[in-house]
Amino acid sequence: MTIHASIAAAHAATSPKTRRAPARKPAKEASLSKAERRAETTEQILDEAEYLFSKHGLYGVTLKDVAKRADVHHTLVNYYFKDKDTLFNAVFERRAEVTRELRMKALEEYETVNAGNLTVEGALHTFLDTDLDLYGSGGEGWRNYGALASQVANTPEWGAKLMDKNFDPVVLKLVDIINRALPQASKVDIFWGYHFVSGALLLTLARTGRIDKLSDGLCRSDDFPAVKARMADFMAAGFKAVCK
Amino acid sequence: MTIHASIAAAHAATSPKTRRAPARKPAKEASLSKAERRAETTEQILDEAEYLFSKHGLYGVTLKDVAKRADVHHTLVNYYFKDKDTLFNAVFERRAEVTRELRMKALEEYETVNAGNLTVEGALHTFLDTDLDLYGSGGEGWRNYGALASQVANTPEWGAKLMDKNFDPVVLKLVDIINRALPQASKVDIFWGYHFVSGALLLTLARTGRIDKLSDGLCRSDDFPAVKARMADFMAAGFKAVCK
DNA sequence: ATTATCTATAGATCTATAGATAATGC
DNA sequence: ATTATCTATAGATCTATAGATAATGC
Repeated sequence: MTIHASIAAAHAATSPKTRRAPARKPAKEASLSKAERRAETTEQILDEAEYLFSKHGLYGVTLKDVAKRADVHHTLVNYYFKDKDTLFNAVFERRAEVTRELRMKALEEYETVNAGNLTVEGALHTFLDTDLDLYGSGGEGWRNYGALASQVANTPEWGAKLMDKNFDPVVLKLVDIINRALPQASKVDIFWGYHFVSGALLLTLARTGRIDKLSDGLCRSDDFPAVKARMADFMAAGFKAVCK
Repeated sequence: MTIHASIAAAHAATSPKTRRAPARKPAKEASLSKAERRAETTEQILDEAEYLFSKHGLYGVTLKDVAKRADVHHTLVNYYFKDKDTLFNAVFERRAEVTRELRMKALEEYETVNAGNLTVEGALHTFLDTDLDLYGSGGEGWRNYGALASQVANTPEWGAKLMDKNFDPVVLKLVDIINRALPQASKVDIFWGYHFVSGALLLTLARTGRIDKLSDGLCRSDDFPAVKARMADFMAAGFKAVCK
């Protein structure tokens, strides 16, 4: 008898003999079509996976954890998403697409409206404020996604690759605008400046609670408006100090 | 018959009947005392665990992976370190202690030597350059540790707690010096400034290779001197711009 | 005599799939 | 008829420990 069989046997022995017919999950909303319900379950799984991945990382989460939180049978996670990697990628790409395109549009608009009068402050405000508004006011899902993104961005190999794939164009657009705002600056200085901006933004998105404790409550990790009020100008001054 | 028994049986069947007496690992250096060899094995396990944790995080590494890389029997990891958490903490604390004390001493010396003439640049150079030298020139172990620290710092809950426990005093010392250099500034602004510095430093330590790809090779993730040449002044300008 | 190393194993997972059954769609 | 859900399970891990054996210490 295999281990599994003995566990099953033990379980059967302690279970009531007269089990009710397996209780399938009833339709949550009779009014929803099959396609609508599929979409809803998919989102539900994505939301809970996002939450768990943001707290414990890819390897710190099991598919069973996800199923349990999403309140679906554990085999359904494999049914809706082929495997764990597919699920993780789906979680990451869902919102990556949104922030990527929002920022790209914002930068293009800034570029058009302020052609001939580009500034580092302007470019950074456009890039950062768009994101900080999104993460700050987009609800719990966006906050979780931010924490996840910060972990991914600090993960070598596949993490960096995932960032490259999603965000290279929008970052290069930002760098290009800053470069035109500071034509005398060297590209190397500007790239390192972006690197500093990126690190500061990512730690903000992580919302680790560390700044709260350090400042004895003066600052709060989830106070995105406070970051928005300071970050672009702080970084712009940095660019100007180094790029000359 | 349990699964394990059948696996063992199958294995025995395919193994040569006349197994040599189990080949214990011979002394690497006959000259080493038992205590010295224990210390060496301990360091070996710590080094390889550090490498693996830095690449895949706490949950992405198994004790068997560590044992294999460290070239010790897999049960020895539990023998030398009670369990996985103990091992992880040992890895983290080993170098945390060094960087913590190095920076604290550097800041105290800066404070003493420049009493009455404290500057943001000076404080930041002291804090950052000490660390960047260490991670840049300390060898592979320190580079791995840096990547690990950046992951820990971006991990909510236990990650942030581990950072608090190890680095709060030295950070508060830095904040205090900056505060005295900018007496008119608000504490809130200074703490947010530190938050930006911290994020930028951590992403540097992560050495994800992202800046290399973005800049098409102009910048390199492991070019700590390039960061050292720019970071303190960049950030000091940020503090001054926001704190007034 | 003490410490380090290895054998063997318990017990608990985890991921993924095949196949059965129930619910919706047309 | 098609899709969603559940049952049952294979097969592969993983962590941790008890107990045996070999190597060093005194």
